[in-house]
Amino acid sequence: MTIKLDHVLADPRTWRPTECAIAGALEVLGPRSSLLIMREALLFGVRRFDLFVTRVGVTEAVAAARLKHLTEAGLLVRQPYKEPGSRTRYEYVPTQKGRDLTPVVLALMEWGSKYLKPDGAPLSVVDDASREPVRVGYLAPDGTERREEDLRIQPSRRDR
Amino acid sequence: MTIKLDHVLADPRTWRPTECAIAGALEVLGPRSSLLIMREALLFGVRRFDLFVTRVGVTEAVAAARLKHLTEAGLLVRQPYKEPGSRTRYEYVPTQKGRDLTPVVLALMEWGSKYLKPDGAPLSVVDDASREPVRVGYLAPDGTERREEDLRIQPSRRDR
DNA sequence: ATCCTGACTATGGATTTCCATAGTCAGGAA
DNA sequence: TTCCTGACTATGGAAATCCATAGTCAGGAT
Repeated sequence: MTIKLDHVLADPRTWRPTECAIAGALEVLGPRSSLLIMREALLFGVRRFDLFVTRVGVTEAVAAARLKHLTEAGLLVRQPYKEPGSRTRYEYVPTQKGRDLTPVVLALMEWGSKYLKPDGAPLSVVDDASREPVRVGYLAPDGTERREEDLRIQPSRRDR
Repeated sequence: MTIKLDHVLADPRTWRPTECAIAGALEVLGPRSSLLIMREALLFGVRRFDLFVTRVGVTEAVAAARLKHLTEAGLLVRQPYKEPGSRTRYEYVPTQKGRDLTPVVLALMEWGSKYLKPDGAPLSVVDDASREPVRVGYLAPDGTERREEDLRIQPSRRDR
């Protein structure tokens, strides 16, 4: 294994992951279509109901259920908007909580592109200025890169 | 939206994400327990069947199905091992393909810790040397950080 | 007043995921 | 030879997710 473990975590037989943040995240993002909805909202700027339906490739019932769930979970907000000559409609806009899922979505995209699209991924993420490819990685507070071998998982200090 | 879009992608009504790498990744990682199995294997060094069962909190049948699926998908390999005084058994070890999912898992953990654990996450990821917190972010080829506003999504060049 | 459209809601059924419980199977230990 | 243990497999059923199809509903357009 490459990531180091604090000594109290080192033997997995002696403890269990309670209140795991990953399990909690999957509670919200469990259904497959949830992340695909967020993909559309975060990466491609989709806001409207029927575009979610057609682009995610899911039925209206499923899209409605997911959008409602994601809205209740606070990842999207339902905002009224009005195009001239149309009545008021609603669009689904990512909140900060929703936007902060972008690294998850891009990390998934990077992994899928690398391992599931041997002919090359259809889309790539680049630096807007230099057009060089951008990847997901680990960063220290000062913005310098860390590799997986540099990482350690430890219990957070909950005392004081 | 913060990420920029290539002009041919700008209007989501004019195209559809075909062969999406994210959808492909979710095909492999669809069931909730898949990612929890990978969490154990990648972050906590779990290798053995019954530890996956107890730590993920899933039945043996589900664990067996997931381990088989993840093995067939090439994220884990089933390797024989032998402890003295025991017969040969098998353990599940992440492959490179599996290990490359670590950013996804850590990104999910970071998001879950931030938004679902207001009392503070039970575990944190730090730099092994400095013990400073490490976060998931975006990196240019030279290892310098990029923010979301610096990113652009564009079709990959498939010609030539 | 009627039509139309975007945004849903409702119903029924197939499939997947999951749990609980029980059984199997290969060897080392006694 | 029998027991035990770790690693599964089998069965039955509950629940979640999904699809296909059809219906509703609000209001601007005509």
